[in-house]
Amino acid sequence: MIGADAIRGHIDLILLSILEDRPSYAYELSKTITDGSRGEYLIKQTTLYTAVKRLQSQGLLDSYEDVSTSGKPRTYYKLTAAGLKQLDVKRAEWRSTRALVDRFADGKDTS
Amino acid sequence: MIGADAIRGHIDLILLSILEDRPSYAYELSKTITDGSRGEYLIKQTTLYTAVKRLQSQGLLDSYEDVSTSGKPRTYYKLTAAGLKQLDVKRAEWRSTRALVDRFADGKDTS
DNA sequence: TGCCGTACTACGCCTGTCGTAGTATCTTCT
DNA sequence: AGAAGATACTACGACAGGCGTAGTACGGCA
Repeated sequence: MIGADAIRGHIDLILLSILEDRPSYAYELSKTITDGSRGEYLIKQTTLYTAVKRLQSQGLLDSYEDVSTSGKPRTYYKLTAAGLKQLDVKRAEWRSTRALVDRFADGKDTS
Repeated sequence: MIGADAIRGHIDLILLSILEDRPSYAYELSKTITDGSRGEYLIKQTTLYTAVKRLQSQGLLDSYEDVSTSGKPRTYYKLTAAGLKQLDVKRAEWRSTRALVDRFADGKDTS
């Protein structure tokens, strides 16, 4: 099971990555993540909505309403140019973090 | 550069891993981490002292004073049996987290 | 009519990291 | 002897992100 602290700071990367492929909406995003984690991580609605709004407020995401489907109109989110750029930054940071943790977690020396 | 949020939740794993090899004290631990990160992550003293105390209060670390060295006596920390067990748990969680983030960050499908 | 799934919002708690700052001891250099 | 620097540690509060809990609202379907 993946805890909140373990995933913290990487959710933005996950969201940005998913949205790189295609626009999506909050509910679908949560399902995508839950499905993709094979039951090891269940993202909370609050966490997700907070995250997308944060990303949007940072100019990394654009949103638009989809009125074509029946039911309540969905708010779709898509990457902005800045979001794409930030995705690169986040990916680089992830690689660094992964390398650092791996270096110690494996019990290897730093030499 | 590795930010606080990126490393959050993995510091325990790093500390436990280092202490698996041999006992150490806070100041040395911070240097070990800083050196091992190749300048990409500088752990703050407060963060470190808070972390070791938390781990100790959870029974994962034991501490003892070293009076043999000159200077202020150092508080050494060593893994307990519970700490070793927790290290396994943390390692497993790290592998899960890494797999999850990689799965999305690489833009790969979940199939 | 009532339940289920979808879509979203509000409020406040908790934890962990960090910023800042201070204390104290010992070594080394001059 | 005095000062600087490395070592060793503590205290206090700020802040952000994830989470728990709860509630609203709409459509479809039986």
